[in-house]
Amino acid sequence: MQKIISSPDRYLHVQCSDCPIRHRAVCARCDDDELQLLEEVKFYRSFEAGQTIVWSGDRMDFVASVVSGIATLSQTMEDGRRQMVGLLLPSDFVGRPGRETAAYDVTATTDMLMCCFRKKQFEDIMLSTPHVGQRLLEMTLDELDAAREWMLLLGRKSAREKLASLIAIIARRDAALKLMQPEGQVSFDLPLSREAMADYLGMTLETVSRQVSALRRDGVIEIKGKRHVTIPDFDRLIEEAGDDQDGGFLT
Amino acid sequence: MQKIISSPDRYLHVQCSDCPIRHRAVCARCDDDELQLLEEVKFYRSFEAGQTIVWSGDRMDFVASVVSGIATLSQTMEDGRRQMVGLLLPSDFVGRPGRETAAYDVTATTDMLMCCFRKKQFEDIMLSTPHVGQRLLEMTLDELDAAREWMLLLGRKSAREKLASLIAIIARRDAALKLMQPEGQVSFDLPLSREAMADYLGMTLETVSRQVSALRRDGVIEIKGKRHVTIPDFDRLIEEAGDDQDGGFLT
DNA sequence: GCATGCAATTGATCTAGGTCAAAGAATCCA
DNA sequence: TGGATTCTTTGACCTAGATCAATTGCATGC
Repeated sequence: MQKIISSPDRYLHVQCSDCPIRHRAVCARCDDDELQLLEEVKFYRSFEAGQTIVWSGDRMDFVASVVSGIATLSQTMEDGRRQMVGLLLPSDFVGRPGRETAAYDVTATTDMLMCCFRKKQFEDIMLSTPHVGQRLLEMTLDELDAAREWMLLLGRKSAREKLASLIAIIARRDAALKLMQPEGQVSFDLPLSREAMADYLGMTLETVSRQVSALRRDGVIEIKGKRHVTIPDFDRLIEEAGDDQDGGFLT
Repeated sequence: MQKIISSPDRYLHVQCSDCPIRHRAVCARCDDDELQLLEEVKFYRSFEAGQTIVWSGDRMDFVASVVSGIATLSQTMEDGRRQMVGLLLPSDFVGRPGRETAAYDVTATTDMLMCCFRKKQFEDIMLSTPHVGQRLLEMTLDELDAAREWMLLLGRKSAREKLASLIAIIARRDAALKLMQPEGQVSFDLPLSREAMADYLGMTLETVSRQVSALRRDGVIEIKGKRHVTIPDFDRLIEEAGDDQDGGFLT
């Protein structure tokens, strides 16, 4: 059985009986019977780091919630230029009810566990419980907001602002998983390689590396090893990111 | 009464009794009674060129379909940097059922007429007719695909490819409205100023102008006056745009 | 006809970020 | 313990596109 948990971000979360994490709720308004229905048809799949989960254009016959690990959504041009268009962190939902095929490559960047539902079964549940569909619409609108905020980043921000924005987003998501607000000093591991960050930010890995160094030199972030980041002052970081509103819809 | 018309693009269109254009169907699967319901609550609003329809963060208590004219969705940073995140052409739908406020500035770039529904009433119709909600989910997924394809453009394409992509998209939309496929020679008016294009493409108006000149010099496009474009060979244009798949979800 | 005003073009520079190349670090095996 | 591999940093240079600054070309009104 699942249990609904309120959280400080705009999502409700659902605790599955045997998933260690809280999923962003697809079914925050479901009653116990409906939750039971989802429980019964769910199954788990695991993927290895580096493995491509689906290729753009492939049939994708399941939808899923990330239990652990990180995956990326990306598009690639024939000549190899790549742009990440989304990041899947624990609790995120993937899949497109009503769509036959995947629109992007989905690639595991770490080992992953996903809590899956057969698409057909999930769609049936959507039909019989309209608020699941509504919730999905809301989630899709959130993703759309995130994508459009990212368009502002890609089109108009400087390399330094881009880096600061990415770090802020990861910090926020990390805090949200712990049901906290990011404030004052924050600490976490970067889930992405420099190359993956570059693909996300529309720049080269060298520029990413230089900007990481610059932000460290200027005391905006502290780095231990390659991936562990400490943010001494979250507000300072937000300022560097150039965001007008502190909230932000970015995933 | 509205009448459903099939079209060559992926959308079904609905012809309202007294709108001269076909709306992208919000209700392609509605029966006559349901269509009647929408007919009864619809109303019209017009806006002047340059007028801001809603500001980001404002209450927006209606949803609408564009009848005539063009509007843009954009985000602006405090220092004035602006990024367009969407383009509203005749037949497009605007609005966010289930959301209180607008997420972006919506600005009319020409005089406009919109066919509106009070949000509350529209939401009620969504509740009583689930497939309206489903259709809306599909449309939102389309918009998400478009936004993500645009992310690839903003992050990874050269100025020339960006320009070619934008022209191709406008040509496709223009053809779709006429229920045609863009093929061979195509001709239409650019609905945007050089500055608006620049805001859409994440570059400066000077660079837009230079690339327009370059594409003309190279025979990819022909220009009469400032705005009228003829594309002698649509496939050539697509090639210049660097798109791997010819389809494209872009709005 | 001639001023006024705006959108668009074009030219001359400048620079942020890309490209190419060479070292470090960290991790993994054997 | 010592390659081998992979990720990251740093440096030197270059270029696409930004910036700054004139024009040019149309409209509009007088």
